[in-house]
Amino acid sequence: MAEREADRSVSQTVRAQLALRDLVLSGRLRPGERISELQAVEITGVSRTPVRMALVRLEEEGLLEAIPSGGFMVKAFSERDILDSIELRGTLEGLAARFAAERGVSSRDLEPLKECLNEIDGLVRQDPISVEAFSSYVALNARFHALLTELSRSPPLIRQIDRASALPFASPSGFVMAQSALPEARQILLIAQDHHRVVVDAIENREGARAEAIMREHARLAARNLRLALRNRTHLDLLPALALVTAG
Amino acid sequence: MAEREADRSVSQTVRAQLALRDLVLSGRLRPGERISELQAVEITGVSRTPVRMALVRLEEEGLLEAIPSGGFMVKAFSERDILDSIELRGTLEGLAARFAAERGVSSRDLEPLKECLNEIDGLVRQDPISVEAFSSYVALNARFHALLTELSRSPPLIRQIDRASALPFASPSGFVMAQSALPEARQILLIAQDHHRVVVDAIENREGARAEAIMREHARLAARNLRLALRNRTHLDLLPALALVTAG
DNA sequence: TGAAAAATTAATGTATACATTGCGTATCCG
DNA sequence: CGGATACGCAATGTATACATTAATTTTTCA
Repeated sequence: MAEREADRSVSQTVRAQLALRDLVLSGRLRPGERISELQAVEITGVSRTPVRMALVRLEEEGLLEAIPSGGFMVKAFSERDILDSIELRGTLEGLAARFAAERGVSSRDLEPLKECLNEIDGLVRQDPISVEAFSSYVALNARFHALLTELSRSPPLIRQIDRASALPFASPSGFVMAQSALPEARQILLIAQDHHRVVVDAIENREGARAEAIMREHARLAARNLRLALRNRTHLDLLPALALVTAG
Repeated sequence: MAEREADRSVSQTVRAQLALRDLVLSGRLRPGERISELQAVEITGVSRTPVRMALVRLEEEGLLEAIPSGGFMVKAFSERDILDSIELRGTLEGLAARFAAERGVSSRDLEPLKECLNEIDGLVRQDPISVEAFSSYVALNARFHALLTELSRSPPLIRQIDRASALPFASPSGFVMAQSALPEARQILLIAQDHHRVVVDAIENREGARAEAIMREHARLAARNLRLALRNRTHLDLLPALALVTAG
């Protein structure tokens, strides 16, 4: 199973990190299961040193949990944990939007966001929305959120948002693909896009409280998507990250 | 300078982490300065492997910054970065307070907080407040904030708050000692303690918005302290962490 | 004299051998 | 038969040798 002769341009540490992350997110390692270094060495084909580095990084990402006596295990998340992570991300993005609004942004800085908005408009115009369009939406949505975060011009906040969004189910696009199979899909996307427009408008008019509130509400769409997807359990295969979710 | 024959009960990694953290916070390593592994080995007296671990951990803490080509350097912070970090921490603590209020807490859970409040009352009663009392206040204040964070009963949020408070100048007690030399000292402490009482009251009455707002405002006291301390530059020696702050 | 290229040096990245600690098991004693 | 202790195994923690890559200096040519 080891992948030898892999790309030389990336370090062994990164390669191990990618391989182990995939393994965890795919659910082939159960939550709570210990992942030993030697086991990881066999899987990734690199030596213990970079494996160890990768494990530490994945713990920092939030996918693994350190065992007090040493070593790591796959972290388990409850549905509540996921909802809280989404609310947390929304709160941070709200703060970023408020900073942007209060501190002011040049029209030059807003340009790429508006461009992003227009491209998304082109996607959601079709009815029904194709799977490819959903895929494009995920990318554009991620770009929009990244640009918005940057507008805060606050390195500490940007750092924290990146860390909060590292968990796949907490990221802005975490549950977009999940809704692609739902009947409410298009409507939810239209609402999300309206949020996008509102927050840009609020920032432009330096309405800090409004910008903050709408980003918080925007994140709650992800929570709604999650609940809908869990109700229609037919398309859960679109959400590999849910392999980490345990009962409760 | 190496500290050999140190306590056997802690790992070499932890020892290196402590030593290097001290070195950075004391300002003996300038912001932007590269800290090589070999150099760290000489300083800490442990081998490269645990030193490397410690460097990764300190980067995660936010004290170091990874150099793209490899290695680490001491991170530089602007005054704005610090103010943003404080606002960020206040926002997260606000969210924790709101969660606690909305979800409800038992009187049993509130007990240790109220105990904490009473002990702080005993300290701020004296006028003027002794340096020892300030020291005790720092400990009790940290305890209060930790207990409050726990009340959210949200592991993802608790984790994020811990990470945000890891930077000494962003922690709840980061600038308390700085004000000990200020004439406004006692008044600020009285206000802070009022905030403490208000947030407990809000949580008890399940007033989420109020609990959130007061915690945000509470954090801004730290920002005020920082600005006061920077104006009276006479007692900056109480704040070793400011060694990391560069102009701008 | 300047700039470019090559060589040297010093740094990090990687692998592995060794040490130590925690954990499970089996045995012995009560 | 039950529990505690001791033993052995397997895991992580540590040190160091080696490989590779980045930085610096020196040398050479224009």
